[in-house]
Amino acid sequence: MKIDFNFLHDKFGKIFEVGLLKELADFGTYMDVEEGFVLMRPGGYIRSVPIILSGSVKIVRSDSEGKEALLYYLGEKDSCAMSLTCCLNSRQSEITAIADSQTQLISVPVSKIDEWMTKYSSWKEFVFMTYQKRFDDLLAAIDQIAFFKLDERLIALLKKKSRQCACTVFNVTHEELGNELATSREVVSRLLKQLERQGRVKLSRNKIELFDIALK
Amino acid sequence: MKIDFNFLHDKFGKIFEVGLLKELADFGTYMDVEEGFVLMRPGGYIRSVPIILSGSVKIVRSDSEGKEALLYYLGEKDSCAMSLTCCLNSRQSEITAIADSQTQLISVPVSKIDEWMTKYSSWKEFVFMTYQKRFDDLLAAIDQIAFFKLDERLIALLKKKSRQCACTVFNVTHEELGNELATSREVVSRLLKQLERQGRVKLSRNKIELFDIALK
DNA sequence: GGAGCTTTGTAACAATTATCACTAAACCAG
DNA sequence: CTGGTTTAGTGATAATTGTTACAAAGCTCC
Repeated sequence: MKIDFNFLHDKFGKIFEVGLLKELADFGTYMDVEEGFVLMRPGGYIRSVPIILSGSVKIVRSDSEGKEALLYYLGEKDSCAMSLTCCLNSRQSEITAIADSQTQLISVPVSKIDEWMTKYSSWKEFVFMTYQKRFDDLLAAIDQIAFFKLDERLIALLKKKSRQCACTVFNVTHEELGNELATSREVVSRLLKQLERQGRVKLSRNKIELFDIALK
Repeated sequence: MKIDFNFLHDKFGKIFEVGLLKELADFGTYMDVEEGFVLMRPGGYIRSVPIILSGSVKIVRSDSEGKEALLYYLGEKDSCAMSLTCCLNSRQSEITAIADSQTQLISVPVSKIDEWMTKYSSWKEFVFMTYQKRFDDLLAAIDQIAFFKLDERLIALLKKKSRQCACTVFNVTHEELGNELATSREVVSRLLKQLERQGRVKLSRNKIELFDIALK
């Protein structure tokens, strides 16, 4: 589907030059996907780089036995470094990307990534900024896993989720939280119950409400 | 100190074009540092990007209380993505880089990084390959921390070290291993003793010899 | 060769996390 | 409304990792 230039201009006018915006409109593919839609899975070949317009995408690392660990979220105007490296080297994906809510995005074909890099300095900067941001995200993920105990990691994850949806109530199962923390559902249930007893959250089926755990 | 062009040509002739090699010789600074030399520490400003000629450099993440976690090693012809992002954004370092053995390297000033990227396609490719490699390294580090138990992580670390020095005997203290695994010395001692009882390693003060734990 | 430092060994115990086995709610579909 | 399915709660127990507290062995340097 063709993307409206004015729409792009509103969104990216400040970071991309006009020529690039035109090419984005011409060569990018607009996509609108449901929550839960799998944009990328390990082993899949990647032929395009996504740029998120709205919504959010969850990037997850999985091991061979199905255990998972949340790496980071992509939000508005973000792009994925993994797809960049994969595209530029025609390698397979090593991560899973899932729409975390209704998400709109532009899909940019591989061939343009490199071409635009020499053509538009704003694109080159965007690519490098993407690398840097994801690098920081990965370091933050490592910090969490390596230096914090599960209760703290759970709280950090709840905060991250509330920031992501910009609200204090959101839908999530204990199972999902367990996956993202690379632990079991039971452990998450127990820790959440503890938080509820401390009056820091309110639990319902498929839903968690945060109290003192601030949005930040 | 001025770098000999022929030396560079021998080492990088296959990946860098001649013009770039000349500039490298002209603008790069040669350094030869002892094992243990700290090339970079958190909070430090980074004004140059290193390219390793020989030896190896350990990249470590530290938390606020001095706990550490090994991220990856840099070896011959490697460069550091962290310094790239930092340089290109004049940000502070968020990691520690320590020479893991006697190490020779070229230090490339910030200003050239960007300049060469548009000027030499081989440099651009080098920069992107660096990002990709470090990205992979970080993912591998996350896998280790998130999905494996300490005994397996210890074995993996020993393997990595033996690969790094290309030998089966190397000098290291339990304390250092503990740091790199973000755990305590005692735990490492215990696990190592277990491996020794299984006949998989031989322990001495400051030294570990690997048996069935193959070099790979 | 002895004092002092660094490194290692280890027992005992504590804390954290994982797993198993059920029960009970909440929700959904016919 | 009912039976099936998904989600959550929880006790019991095991496994793993962390901590404390010493003792001893190896090295360095007078």
